[in-house]
Amino acid sequence: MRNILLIEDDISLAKSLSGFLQSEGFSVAHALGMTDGIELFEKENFECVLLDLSLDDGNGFSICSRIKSQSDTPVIFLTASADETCTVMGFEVGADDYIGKPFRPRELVARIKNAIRKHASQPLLQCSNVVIDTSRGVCRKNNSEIFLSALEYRLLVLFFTNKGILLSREKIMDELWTFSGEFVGDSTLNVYIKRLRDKIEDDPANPQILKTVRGLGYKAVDK
Amino acid sequence: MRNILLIEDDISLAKSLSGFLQSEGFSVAHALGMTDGIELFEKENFECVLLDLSLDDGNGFSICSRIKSQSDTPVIFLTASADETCTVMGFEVGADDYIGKPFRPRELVARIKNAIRKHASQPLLQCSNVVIDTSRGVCRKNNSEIFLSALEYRLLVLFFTNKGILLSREKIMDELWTFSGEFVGDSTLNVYIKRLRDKIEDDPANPQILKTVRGLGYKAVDK
DNA sequence: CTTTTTCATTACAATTTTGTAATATTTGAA
DNA sequence: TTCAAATATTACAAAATTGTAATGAAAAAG
Repeated sequence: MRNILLIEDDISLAKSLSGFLQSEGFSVAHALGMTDGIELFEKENFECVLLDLSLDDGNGFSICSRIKSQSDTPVIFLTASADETCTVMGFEVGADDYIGKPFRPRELVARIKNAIRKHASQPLLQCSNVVIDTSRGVCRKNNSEIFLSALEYRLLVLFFTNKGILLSREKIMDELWTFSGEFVGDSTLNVYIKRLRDKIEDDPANPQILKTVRGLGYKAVDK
Repeated sequence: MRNILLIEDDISLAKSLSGFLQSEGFSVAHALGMTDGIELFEKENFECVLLDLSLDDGNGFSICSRIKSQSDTPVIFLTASADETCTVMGFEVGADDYIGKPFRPRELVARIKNAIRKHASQPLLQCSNVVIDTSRGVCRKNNSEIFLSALEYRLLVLFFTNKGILLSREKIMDELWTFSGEFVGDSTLNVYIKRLRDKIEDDPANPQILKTVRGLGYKAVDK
């Protein structure tokens, strides 16, 4: 939790920043440049990315676009060149905040927390070619709408907000079927999984999105 | 649209700011102090609030808390005292951004747009004692869940994301019943309104949330 | 290989949702 | 006040959702 990616080529600055953030309860991964940074980002899961504008092997703007094109993880620019044009540019490529040096540590933490808090939940949940627009409550596959019942919708939202994460049967049942003290049988879930697969999978017999993890539960996976 | 509330006691600064923001396509309402500001806020609907920290009749922090306790409208502090403690404090009372003077106009606009964009995708929609948690797809009244069917849910989400804004019957029908070339009769909407009221209103016969605007449409109102 | 366990699939009845039509009620205008 | 238009309410059938149970298939254990 509270995992942060810091992309910064000034080693001594990076060290002191990491140290400080760790003392504030974050865990920090550090990348020296663009290539490193993107690789790390795509491998691990971060709650926030701190990004230096000028790097040896690329600039922060392109990293930010790249990150934003594949996820909604908050990105904060941390940079010496706090000139206005760069700032505006930063927001244009999707940044969540832009902080000029010198950094004031408590403010930095406040802004990181703010970004993480705001991010807490995205309106668009995506998995492969299936998208849930939670701001309208609709689900689309290849851009054409598919109608989900109330409970199917909730179940899919649950899976998509936990993309890549294994959900035990118990956890799923708890989340979905505990709204009025009602308890439903265990087989109900099997049937709902089947119904969802029939609606969202290209080949429901060979599910590529809703995967079974035998003995443990289910998870939604991308690609 | 793009309606902004500026709470600032320095008249000349307020004038020049308003002018600039208007030239950028925003419409700006100006309040001189806390009392004014809150009154305006509670009467009209704003997409963003710009807030001076020091006002004649109160301080920005308390206004911000007050606003945040009743809505999720983005609040940006605009202030001379950009000292770190104030900044941290600002974020603690729920601010979305904190900008110290001197303002750089294009950056200001970028930050306003950023705040509005982020806000557009909030997971919690609220109207009076009814809350929709779009990150789970559930609706609660006084903290206990009420079960909405798929279409009821969508309709309520539509109303809540347009809180205070009048929605014509036509617009509503377009938004909800145009997912497969199907067209449904006009009276359908009347019935759905009735069903929603029965579920969410304290006294369905005297709706306080879903208001009828005779001849024009419906709107959801707070308070 | 056989058994056991787990999950997938199917079929089914009870319930709910959905859209319509018919009937009231309210509202504003004449 | 009376009338017409708009909205509210009710009742109803068709369709979909929901949960269950029974049956099949696949995977792991023995």
